[in-house]
Amino acid sequence: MIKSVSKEEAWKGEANCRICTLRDSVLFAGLEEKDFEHIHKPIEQLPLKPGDYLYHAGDKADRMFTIRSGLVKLVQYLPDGSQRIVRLLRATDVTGMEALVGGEYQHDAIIMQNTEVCILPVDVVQRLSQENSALHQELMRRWQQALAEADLWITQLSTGSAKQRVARLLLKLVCDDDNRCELFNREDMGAILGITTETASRTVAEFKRKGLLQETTPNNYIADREKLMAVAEDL
Amino acid sequence: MIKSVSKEEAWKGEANCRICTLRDSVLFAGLEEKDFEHIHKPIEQLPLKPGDYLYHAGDKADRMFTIRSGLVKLVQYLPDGSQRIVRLLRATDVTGMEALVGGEYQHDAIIMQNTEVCILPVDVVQRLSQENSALHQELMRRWQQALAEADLWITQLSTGSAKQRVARLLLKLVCDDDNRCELFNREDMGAILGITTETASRTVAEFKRKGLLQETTPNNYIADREKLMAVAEDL
DNA sequence: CGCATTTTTGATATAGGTCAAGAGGCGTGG
DNA sequence: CCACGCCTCTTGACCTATATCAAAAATGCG
Repeated sequence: MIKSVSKEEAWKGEANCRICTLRDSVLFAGLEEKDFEHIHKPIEQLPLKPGDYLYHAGDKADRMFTIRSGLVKLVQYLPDGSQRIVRLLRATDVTGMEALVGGEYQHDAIIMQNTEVCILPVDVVQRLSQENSALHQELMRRWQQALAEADLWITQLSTGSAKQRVARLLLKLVCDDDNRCELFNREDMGAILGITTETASRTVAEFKRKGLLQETTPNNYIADREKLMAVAEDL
Repeated sequence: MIKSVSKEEAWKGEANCRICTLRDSVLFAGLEEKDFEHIHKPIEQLPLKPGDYLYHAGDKADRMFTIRSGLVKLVQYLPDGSQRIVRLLRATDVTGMEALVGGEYQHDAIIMQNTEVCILPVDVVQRLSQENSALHQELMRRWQQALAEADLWITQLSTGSAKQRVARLLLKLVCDDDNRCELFNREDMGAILGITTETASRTVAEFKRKGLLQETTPNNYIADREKLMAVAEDL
């Protein structure tokens, strides 16, 4: 099994949170100058590539992570070995909050696209959250958000026909404002939607034929949002 | 549409948290004597019956609830009007934590069996959680727990064949330690598992025929845990 | 260029959706 | 207390969507 990030590997860079380019949207957005004095250990920054593990299910949870860029999947496994992706993480998302309540990571966190993360030692976050109520509030907000995400995952991506699910996935998670989508591989699509790889493939192919998706370069599409919405709700 | 609990209706009783019978397992477990001075408003207690709404999706979230006894479902709706149950709440569970981050309730919370709740004004909880770090910690723990629940809902109850799902539902949510189960109605089973009422009915009937379930009184069963586990994992 | 992996496509089987009708409970009102 | 109507549950018949198994095509990599 591929190992997850070790302390040593992690030491690729030392971030300066004060001048973080994501400062406004990041967990630490609400910190004030005095708070930074409490960050004794430097915050580590780390680049990862597809297939890398950010952490493994069952590992002792002692670090939290902010995704600076890229795409990460949270995966859980069934007794029969099949997998289900239960959440996706992108820029500014925080993961590993299990660490705050002590215990173990609940998922395998696996990199899907080149990704950069900041590593937040849990004791630092814990300490800061007691002293800075804006951070405290922000943590709650993130928790609530993760929960809302999970609920959406159930109602949107685990309910209805394969066509509906694929359409909803495209609308919700994949396509940018210009309707350009870079699709992930069919196996992951299946694991997100609870359908087989083949069905995922067939459905995308059908969408292509019917003009809901127009392939530009391999695996890059332009979506017809209108039509997708029709499929997502209707038949 | 049935209205949710109003302030007036709520005034059925005034709880004394100090001597609460659930004291050890409840959100306020970690409170100390001095903390109670901050609970100026009395905590209201309220009995509810099947079909009542605890709150509606979209309502301004300003109260949290502790379930003292009974069973409550959290429901979300799809554009086509079909519903999906995304969580179940039982004794000692807390719901309505959306209130802590301001905003609206995310679900309809509907009573399934006779239920008693305590109503916690959010400002009280907020205030206390700033001053008592045990409560603060407990809130985090509950949030994490809700999230873990949601993930399980996806992997266990929204993945695999109808038989598998029903078996997992019985094992996970319904049957007590003595293998006695009181099943909820077929429509709710369907809404939990993402299958139709008919399929739920057929599957339960099949389990009865094959001896995985033995009906004692109407809708009360004794389960064969071994066999159910076999079905849950295997075919 | 050739091997490995992923995607696509095809043929087939089947689980589960859909529609419809009958059966059992339960409360209400005569 | 019985009868009627209203639910929910059950069962049946049918049909479609999707899983499954298998093989070919495409893609990427060393």
